[in-house]
Amino acid sequence: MGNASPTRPPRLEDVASHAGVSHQTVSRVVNNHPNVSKATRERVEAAIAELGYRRNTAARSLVTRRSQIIGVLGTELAQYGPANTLLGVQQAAREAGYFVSIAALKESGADSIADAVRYFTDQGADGIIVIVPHDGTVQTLEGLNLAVPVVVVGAGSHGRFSGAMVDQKRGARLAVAHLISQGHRRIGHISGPLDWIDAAARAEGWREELTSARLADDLLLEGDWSAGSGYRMGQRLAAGRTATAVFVGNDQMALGLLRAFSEAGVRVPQDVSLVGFDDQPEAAYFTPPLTTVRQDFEELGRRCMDVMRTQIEDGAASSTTVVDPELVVRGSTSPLP
Amino acid sequence: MGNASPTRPPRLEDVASHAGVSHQTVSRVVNNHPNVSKATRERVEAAIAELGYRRNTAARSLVTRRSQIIGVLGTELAQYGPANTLLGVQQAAREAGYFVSIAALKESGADSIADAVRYFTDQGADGIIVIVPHDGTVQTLEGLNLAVPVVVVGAGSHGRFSGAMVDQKRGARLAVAHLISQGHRRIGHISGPLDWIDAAARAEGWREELTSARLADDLLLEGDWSAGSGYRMGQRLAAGRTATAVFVGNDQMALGLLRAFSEAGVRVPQDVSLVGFDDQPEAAYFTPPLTTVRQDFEELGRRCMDVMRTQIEDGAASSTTVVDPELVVRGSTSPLP
DNA sequence: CCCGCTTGTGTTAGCGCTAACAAGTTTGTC
DNA sequence: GACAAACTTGTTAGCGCTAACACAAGCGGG
Repeated sequence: MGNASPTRPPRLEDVASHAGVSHQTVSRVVNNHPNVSKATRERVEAAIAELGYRRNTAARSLVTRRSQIIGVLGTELAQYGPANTLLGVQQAAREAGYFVSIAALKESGADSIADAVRYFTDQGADGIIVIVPHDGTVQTLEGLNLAVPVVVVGAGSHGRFSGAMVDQKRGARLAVAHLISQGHRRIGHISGPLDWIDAAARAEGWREELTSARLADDLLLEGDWSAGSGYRMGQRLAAGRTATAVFVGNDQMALGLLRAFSEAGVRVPQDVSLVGFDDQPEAAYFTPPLTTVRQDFEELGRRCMDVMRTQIEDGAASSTTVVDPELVVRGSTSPLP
Repeated sequence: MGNASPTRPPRLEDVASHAGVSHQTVSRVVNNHPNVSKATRERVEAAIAELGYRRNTAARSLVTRRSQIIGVLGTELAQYGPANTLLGVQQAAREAGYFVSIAALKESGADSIADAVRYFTDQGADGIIVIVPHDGTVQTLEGLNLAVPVVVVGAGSHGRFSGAMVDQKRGARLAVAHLISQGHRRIGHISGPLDWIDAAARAEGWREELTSARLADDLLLEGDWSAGSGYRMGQRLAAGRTATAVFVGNDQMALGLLRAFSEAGVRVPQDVSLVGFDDQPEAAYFTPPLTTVRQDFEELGRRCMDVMRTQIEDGAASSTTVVDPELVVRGSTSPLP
């Protein structure tokens, strides 16, 4: 039964002679070409099953000039958002018969992006997905003169590049509108680094919603996404005691704020209401549970792959896909008395 | 200058004729073979630079039967530990000229592991790294009759498979010893699911340390790693009020415990001391900051790649590499009055 | 009954590279 | 200065696959 021989794996030719046909006919069966008679097809399929034939990817790539590999490069690939986006990409890729190769960047400089891109082109990647949600990313990529489709996560379509994004501005407005509806009039914002596309979009959404309600938009502090920076900003806010509500750029910074407020004796939500962004699984277990804006990163990743496939397989033009965020109300916000 | 022609990329032959040598000589230069004269080498290198030659991975793989691809398969690849291990693997791989292909598993069943393994062998992967820290994983892999080296993360060396692990038992004993040194005598443990290798090892370390100090080891609750399960266990502990200290299987469950204790009016560390495991970046910003056991996952990932390379490149036998954990003391533990 | 058309199958070439061998050119040794 | 041992370079074959073409067989219409 089980043939545990240490010989080479079977190739087309082996299957062919086993089934009494030419190797090309086997190739046709394997690739689902229409012009194969039913009888032949069945005979070949039986031979394939019996020998345990699997086609050789390298040989196939060599002649088709397609590797079925999608490269995903990104900074912070271990963070909640990027990691789950990657998972979504992987899932959609595998279902569609693609492989996913990864490159993690220590920093988002042009050189390190160029290195990673070259790494993928060396591998013969059919497409590249970029998760470097930084301002200069698109320009850097434009300078690279790439021959394969590119999808930039967190950006809209830019010329030859496709984009896939969660509607950050919309999410921010949902958060701020929620606070306004609870009677808050003085609403601060702790943003991420403003040279990040998402951070800037969220800050803009915050500002727009405040402006349209004729409220002041002067309470903006810039963090760096980390819990530590949230902690430091929280200390400053607690000392100032100006805002009754804060929209925080992500859940981790919100955690830092909670810690700083707790130390300073500022109660959440009684004294200050807080809204985060992302909805990481832990957010529901903060003290108090965090009201936040959910981003469906896996869906974002799957959409990336959809866009990528239409470009690779149908030669479609670049496009943008947008995923809607959702407000999740928990215990860190309450109506102003 | 910039040749923006839409032609095929240059191949060995093009470089060869440009440099006035045979394609084989170019191949020798590219592969750093010793027997090439300095003059020839320089001429060829100039031609390579001028034409922007890059060797074709598919052609090379076809003839060498090496893809330079390492497949990493895992469940929970977006979680802090696995994600950072993956990053470590990626970093070491890229430095060594390997590519990293990923497959995320929804569940850890034998079928889904077999699928992922086949996905990688179809791709021609030179080695497979498995991050499925589950009891049955090794047995499942043993049934697969693999032709390439395998490194199992979180397990010791098992027959043909190498292992790479953080010394979980040692970490657990560090945590418990710390609590004992602070005068605690009644020390509970919230474990992960006990059919996980790491969870079982941590529980065993907890038990060993207690036993060697002649303390009771009867307060063990089994969680599922999530903050939610920590929350539920915390509610039970708070109701019971039996332990003065708890060693929690990971930081996320510790977060859930903190939340449950906060709701029940149990103060940390005044009433109960808490130690976590992992040291995720957020742990320093919990309320209170969490004393925990740090695991260096990136280092673990790099070690995986080291082991993998000695097997692939030197044909070495399987081996195990162990990374030491480290206790990080913060505010969630205090001496018993 | 021969033409064109479709359908099924086989033959040949070549993707770009490295391994293995062949051959020419030094160099070293006595 | 002759001969072996090194070093340097070239030639040939083939990795396993698909594209392109060739060719036979079947089928209906004039």
